[in-house]
Amino acid sequence: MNLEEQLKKYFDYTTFRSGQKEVISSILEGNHTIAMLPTGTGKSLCYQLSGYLLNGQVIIISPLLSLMQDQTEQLMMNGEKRVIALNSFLAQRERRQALSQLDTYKFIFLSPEMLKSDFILTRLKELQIALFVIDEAHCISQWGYDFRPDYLKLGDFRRKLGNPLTLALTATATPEVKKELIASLNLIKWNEFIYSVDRPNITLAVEMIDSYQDKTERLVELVKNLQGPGIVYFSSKKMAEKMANYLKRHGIDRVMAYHGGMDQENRILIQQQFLHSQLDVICATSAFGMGINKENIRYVIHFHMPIQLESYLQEIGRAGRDGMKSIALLLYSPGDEQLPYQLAEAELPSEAQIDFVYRLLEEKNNSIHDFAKLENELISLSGLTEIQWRIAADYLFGNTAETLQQRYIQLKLFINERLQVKRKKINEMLTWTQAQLNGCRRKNILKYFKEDKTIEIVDCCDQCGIDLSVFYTKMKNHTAEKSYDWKNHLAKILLISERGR
DNA sequence: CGAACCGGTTGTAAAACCGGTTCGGTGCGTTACT
Repeated sequence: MNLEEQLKKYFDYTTFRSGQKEVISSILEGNHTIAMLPTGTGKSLCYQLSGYLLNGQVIIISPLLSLMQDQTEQLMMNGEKRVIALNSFLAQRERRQALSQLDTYKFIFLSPEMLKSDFILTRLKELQIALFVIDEAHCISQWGYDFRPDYLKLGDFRRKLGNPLTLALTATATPEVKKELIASLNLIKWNEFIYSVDRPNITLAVEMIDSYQDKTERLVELVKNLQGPGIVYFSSKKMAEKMANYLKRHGIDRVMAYHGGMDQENRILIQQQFLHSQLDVICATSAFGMGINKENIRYVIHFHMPIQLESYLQEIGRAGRDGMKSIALLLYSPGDEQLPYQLAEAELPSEAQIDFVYRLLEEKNNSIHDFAKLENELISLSGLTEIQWRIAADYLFGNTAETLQQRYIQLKLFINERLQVKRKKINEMLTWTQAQLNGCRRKNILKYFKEDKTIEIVDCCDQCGIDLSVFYTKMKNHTAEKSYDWKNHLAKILLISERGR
């Protein structure tokens, strides 16, 4: 089969981007495939074109509702109507309708949580699944253990679906992520296509700053001088908002905060404004990023240190997708690592809380009649958050061990292990930040990802020596991109769907 | 660690000050359905 012809036929492109053809060929030959392609190389085309060339349905597991929405829209823009996102956005009637005619769709998007439902799983089982896709597959190891446990159950779900042909897609190519991915999906034999995590056009720099006050002033200075647009990352919602206001008071107008505590409407608005160049700076938490396809981000500043080098790499990787010169700047003050340490501990249930829950369960051991009532009681009395409770409940009720005591001990072991892993990751981030490894930052970060630095790079990092003014702009361009042309945009959509596939 | 908040103190009225405590980041689902 000539893949270029098919590409032309279905998407009207003439050439593949790096990696796409190899991945698609591997799938079409019937191999489970792991593809770790750099950001912005068109990962979704890998499953879209494969889907067209295979018989049956493509199931795509996606971590965010907004991401599903983007991808379904993208497919529809390309003239594909047989696409559905099975999620909580659907009204009851729509949902029932969709589920009763699942086989009429080609592309079905789902969250991992949806697969928990036996009903959904049964319906999916009735299909001829051509391809099972895990998009943003690094979520398995980044979120599976203590945030969204259903990510770790993807292997089970996959087995229940009869181990269909599988494609895992991500841009975070660490050996560890890969290992955990393979283990949790129960892959035995697979092809992998793995590209370097290095982004040569992004200069890496860390600035040591004595105090928080100095850091605040330095941030204003940087944002005033650096060529935008840019993202500033914070580890607290309050700080992100506070600094967005502070920047506004200091003459930077087109800046907004973005974090998970804001309502959906505002989040979409701000994201759209940033994408269409109506904002220069976003003061964000880690909520901002996944699915952001903006080519010309010129800098990413970290006001706080991320919790691990994987997150750091993902966040700075949002800069310079157009291949042009960009900079990642981390501002470090002594003691900054305390915040990530605190976050790591707060995420997991404490020993005291677990003991408390255990004792209460033991007392009631033989008198559990109303589980929902008991659950509410346990949550409110122990003071566990929703996430903490889910971790605990997963072990205390969903575990195969015989006795409650065994499950309680396993839970404690698990939490200790997770804490140690998290602390270790923070330490590695810290060591890199403080340059205790000495020498080139790029070399050191690549070493962490088990890669060698093979090429010499101009303006590589602060350790190699850089001139920050290269990234400054003398003439700030404050004119917005001409207001977005929705009319034209719509005409294009209509034209494409008319042309048909 | 730093920020925000709370309660008590001060010394007679209100606001400033102190010390102690708490908190901090990511998102799906939520019924019942063929």
